[in-house]
This record gives sequence, C-alpha cells and structure tokens, in this order.
Amino acid sequence: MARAATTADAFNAVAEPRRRQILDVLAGGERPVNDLVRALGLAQPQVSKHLRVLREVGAVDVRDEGRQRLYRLNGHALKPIHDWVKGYERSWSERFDELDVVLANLKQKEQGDGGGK
Amino acid sequence: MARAATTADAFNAVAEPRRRQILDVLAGGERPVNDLVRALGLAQPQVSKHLRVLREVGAVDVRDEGRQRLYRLNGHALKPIHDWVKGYERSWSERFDELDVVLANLKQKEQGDGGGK
DNA sequence: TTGATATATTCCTATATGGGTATATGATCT
DNA sequence: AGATCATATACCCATATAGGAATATATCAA
Repeated sequence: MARAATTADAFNAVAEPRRRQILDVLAGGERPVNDLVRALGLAQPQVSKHLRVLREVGAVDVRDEGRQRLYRLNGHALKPIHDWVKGYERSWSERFDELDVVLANLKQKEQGDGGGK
Repeated sequence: MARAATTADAFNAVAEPRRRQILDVLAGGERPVNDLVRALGLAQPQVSKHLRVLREVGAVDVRDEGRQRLYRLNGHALKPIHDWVKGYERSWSERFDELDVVLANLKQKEQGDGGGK
C-alpha cells in the first residue's frame, strides 16, 4: 500500500506546511484565493489545489461572490488532532508536573487519614 | 516536488494512524517491539519501520535490554502540533464562545465607566 | 557450534504526491 | 461578442511511501 491520501483525514491534510499556512491566514477571516496566493507567495494553481484538499477534509468552506470564491476556516475539522495531541500535553508541560506533585500529596494525605467515612 | 518525507517533522510522522497507535501504546510505558507487534496486529518489520520514523522525528527513544529494544515515548516532539492546533480551539469550543461573551461584557462595562485609570 | 529469539534492513511494487505549466471554466466589463 | 479577471483542472515528473516477503544482525540458550 502507498501512503494515505492527503485527503484521508485532517492529520494528513495538515501535514503539509503550506496548508497550515493557508489555515493560519484564514484564521484572520474569509479570503479570496488571490489573497492567499499573495500571502503564501505560491503560484495560483498550487493554492487552488491545496484549498481543494482542505475542502475535502472539511477544514475550509467556500462561498461564491461574483467571480471570486471566498474561503473561510472551519476549525471543527481540526478537533480530532487537538483531542489526540492533548493527551500528550503532560509530557512537556511543567504545569502538569506540578499537578502530579499535588495529586501525589493528596493521595498520601488520604492514606494517612485512614480513608474517612 | 513530491510529498514531504514522513520523517520531515512530527506532523508528517504522526499523519499515519499506525504510528499514532504506537505512541498511544507507549504512553502506557516502555515497551519492547514485540509488545507493539501484538498490540497493533501488524507484522514485525512494519512495526520496526514505523518505529524508525518515530525515532527520526524524536517522538520515541530506545534503550537496549538484552536482545530486546525497549521503546519509550518522548512526547516533547509533539509539542509543535499541540501549539499549532491550540490556536484553533476557539473554533469549536463552547467554553471559548462563553469567554467571548464575558470579554464583550467587560469591554462594554469599561466603556460605560469612562475608563477610569 | 548450533539453534532459537528479537529486531532491523533490503528489495519489491502500486500509488499519491506537490510543484510547474498550460489550459479550461466562469463572471464581469466594454 | 470580445477582452479581462478569478479560479479550477489537466498533464507531466521525480520522489517517497506502506505493506509484503526474505534476509541480515545480535543476543541468549544448550
């Protein structure tokens, strides 16, 4: 088998840096394709192709406005990524380390108490 | 140009579901390759290859123990993903919507106040 | 040394990619 | 209708993939 399609899911779609860049720009509001072309410094067909991928995974929506097509962010498609990676936050966050200490203390105290009730 | 290598960064490495699965298992603690083989129901060479990718992006570390190689999670490599996607959390989170309301109210009150230094 | 176990590497192949370039489609203006 | 602007699609190509199968490497056992 070959690698999964970029359109297979948000993880694959967003693995490409240009597509993350596009989303980052769209986070600032609805934009026509040409704005993105200028913002990314990429050729127009390339941008259109990236937008197609993002559309297919539901990360952007489109709206026709005269001869322009206005793209808008749909962050909901990124939730699975967030949900997955959030579980690893404790791996690097000091705040979670501190939380671990607090919880350990609580547990110890509880045991010293004789368990209440 | 072709698609970026899976080893190019954590985004690409983690786009493959099997590799996320591996990390999920390793989140439960250090494991030899064969444990992962059983857990994923994948052939051993495939697992070794996925582990290589994860190693190259720094998402796992290895340690030799007799004839086994124990793999352990290094979640730090996933931080860039978390950092990026976190910025989009408000797109789907009701809590952020509520926060927006609160902030809007605060702002209105401030204006009514006359701004008082 | 021979054998068994644990893991990594090599070779194969179909497939999808991303950029480049040219062209098609569609809307607006003159 | 013809010209122009905005966007999408088609085609070409070098490249890296993921799994399958076979094999290499290393450690431990007898």
